[in-house]
Amino acid sequence: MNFGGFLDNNSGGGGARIVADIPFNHNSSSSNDNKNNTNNNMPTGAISQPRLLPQSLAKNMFNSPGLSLALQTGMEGQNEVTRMAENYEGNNSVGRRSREEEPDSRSGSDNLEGASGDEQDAADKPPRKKRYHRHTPQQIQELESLFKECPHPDEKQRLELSKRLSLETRQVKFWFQNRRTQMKTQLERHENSILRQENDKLRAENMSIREAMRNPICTNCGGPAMIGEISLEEQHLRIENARLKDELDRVCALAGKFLGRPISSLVTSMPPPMPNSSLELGVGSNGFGGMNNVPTTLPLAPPDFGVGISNSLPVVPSTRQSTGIERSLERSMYLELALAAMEELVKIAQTDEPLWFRSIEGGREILNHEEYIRTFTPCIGMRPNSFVSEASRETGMVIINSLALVETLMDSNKWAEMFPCLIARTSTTDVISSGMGGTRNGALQLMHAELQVLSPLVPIREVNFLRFCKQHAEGVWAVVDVSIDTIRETSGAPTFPNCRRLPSGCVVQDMPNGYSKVTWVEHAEYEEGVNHHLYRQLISAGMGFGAQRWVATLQRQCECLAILMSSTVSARDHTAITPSGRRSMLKLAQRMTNNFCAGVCASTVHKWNKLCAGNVDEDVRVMTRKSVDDPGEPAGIVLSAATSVWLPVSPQRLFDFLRDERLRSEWDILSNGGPMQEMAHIAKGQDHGNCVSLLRASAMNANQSSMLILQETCIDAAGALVVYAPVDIPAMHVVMNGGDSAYVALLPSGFSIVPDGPGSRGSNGPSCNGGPDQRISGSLLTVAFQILVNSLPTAKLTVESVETVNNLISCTVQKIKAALQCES
DNA sequence: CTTCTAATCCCGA
DNA sequence: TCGGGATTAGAAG
Repeated sequence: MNFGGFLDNNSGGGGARIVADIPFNHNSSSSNDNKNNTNNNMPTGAISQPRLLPQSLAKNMFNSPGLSLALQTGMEGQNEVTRMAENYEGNNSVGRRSREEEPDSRSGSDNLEGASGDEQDAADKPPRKKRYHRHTPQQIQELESLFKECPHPDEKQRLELSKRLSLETRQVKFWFQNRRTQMKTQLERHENSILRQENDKLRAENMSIREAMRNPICTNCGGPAMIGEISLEEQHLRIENARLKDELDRVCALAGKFLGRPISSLVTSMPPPMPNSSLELGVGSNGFGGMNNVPTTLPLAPPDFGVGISNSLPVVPSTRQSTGIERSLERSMYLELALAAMEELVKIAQTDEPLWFRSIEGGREILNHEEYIRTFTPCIGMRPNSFVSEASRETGMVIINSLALVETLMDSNKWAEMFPCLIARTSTTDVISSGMGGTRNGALQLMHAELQVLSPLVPIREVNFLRFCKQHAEGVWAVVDVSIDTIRETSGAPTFPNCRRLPSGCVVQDMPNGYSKVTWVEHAEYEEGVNHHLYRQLISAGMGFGAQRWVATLQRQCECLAILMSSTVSARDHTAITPSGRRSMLKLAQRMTNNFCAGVCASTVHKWNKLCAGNVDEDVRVMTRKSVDDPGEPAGIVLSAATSVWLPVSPQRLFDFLRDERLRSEWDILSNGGPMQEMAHIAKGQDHGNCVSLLRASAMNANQSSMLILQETCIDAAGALVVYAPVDIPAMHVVMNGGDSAYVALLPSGFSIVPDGPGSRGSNGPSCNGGPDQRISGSLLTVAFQILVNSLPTAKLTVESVETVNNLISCTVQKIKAALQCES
């Protein structure tokens, strides 16, 4: 045999293979063909037993021009060699000669002869390493032109082209294949360079910002006049920096993917945000001068930055990388949304005319929607068609400092504790940023909440929102909420929210006397149809979920905290309960009230089953649940019944009536027909109505021991609450001595009262109560009972017990109406 | 040295 | 079986 396979260790695949390397024979094909010696282009005479040669020897052999000449085969060979001659012009004379000879010396026999001759020459000819060749410029031109029109030619086109160019179809195919991959790598490289540029730009920007952050410190020692501005400026820089860091990380991840190696982002090596003590501590107490000129141009990220990148990518659905990118993309979207929402909140909280105007009655403020739409770009998209808007604003002095309020708002547990009647349930689902420099400034988190109006006629509002906290100046903070249902589809749950919160929240400013001025804005869009018509006016006026209610609750709760903090026990509080006993009782009352709210609004804290029994009034909602393993309430089947009615009585009068222990017998069956007695009283506010008390019902007869009732009452501008529960006497003793209240089992019942003006319903006419406040002449009263119907959790609910509770509730309502002489 | 390119190997649809 | 990604090694810069 005149040529042979050799061990080719360079080929991929690990093990040595036998490869017949046939110089200049581009018909030569896969090693398989050669191995099998079935190559049709081989002159049959040339085939003999393959033998293995040492690679070096084989190379020498094949590198000899003689060999290549000799092996030139096939009809395409002619053109090939011509091209080769062109390409290699100027090479060593030997090579040239051989090529020049080729065109004329080709035939089967020539090859055969040449081959043998070459083998002989191999030893003495200088090595030539031309195994590969290039296509001629003409060929490439033709290929390119077809590629331009059609980078993916079908078999027919390739065949046609191969004939025209005297190339093998296989070569054409390879060419196109390679061309396509080449295009792809070029594209990637191009994108890579763009990303690199972007990266550099961000890096430079970051550097300059860090520089800018450092400088104010030096200039600060100079003049205190600029303090407000500097502080504000610094906040912006910090936020901007957070944004830059996020984007840089993202770009690094992308760039790293294309370069095939991780790129360390400059930011990762950056020291944590410096406390910048000289700046912060050097600020005087009256530092909120900058408040009036809060720039309306908060630094927002270029809106199309992230999107632009993701669109230009050839979409690599790789797993880990892309989720990382998605996550950081998501985070920067959140940040952008938060910043936009913050800007809107601050503006909407501080602008009066023409954004807000007073209602004709002179009371609450009404948002001017035309002006609103003109002023703000909708940051969570347009309002769904079926939704209506609700906007309210309220300002009030609250006995709390800004830091404490911010801390309360940013901690979901404290938040829920502060607004127990408003928040059925809440949790922080994700903390995107916990704040900068050890403060809540810049903190950004995802939250979930169920908001409630205490009535079975108003469904809970479930909202997912971003909460973003920002310090605007010394002693001036703002916390903004904004719904994220529009940009977050990750949850996968196809629950369409019945409510979305537009930028809402509060701006709080410390006052010198320990109070702070809180401006609250609540702005939401919701499906009006889900609310009972009885409540629609109230809710659309912002008295349901609106700012008035938040501020009123905040004021009342903070007042309560202030009273409990102060060591002086109220003079009114003559009952001698130890401080720890007071704490325990208040804690128990708190739990009672929370449970009451959960029962009224069917919050998901408990798993309530709605009941549609036959003999239940239309507007009475009855639910049951099983109570097991909760030491805080009796085990068994708990039945909850609730209804709401409108009464032509002011909330104050209704409240005073319901909380008066001496008038208890007029509506409460627990009173056994007689007055109750107040055994203990813990004041929770200036208003005597805000308190926790312990009542004793008179015994029905001598054999029966008297019953104790724990009661919590509260009232503020937005409504009132009377919640009570019968409690075990020995257990109550433990609590009053400071014992753990967690094991006191109770099931709360009670009333929620909200003001509702006469304008909301014509037929009921004017109030029968000529109170001083003409505007509020009616009330919406919610009555709710939770009753243990069977102490066996496995027991079935009987129709009787449902009817009993239904009767109880309607009787109570009737008695109250009768007592207040407003029978309708 | 790096980049380009024809070709090969190998894998997955 | 085919297309395409990874790889290879000679050619070219």
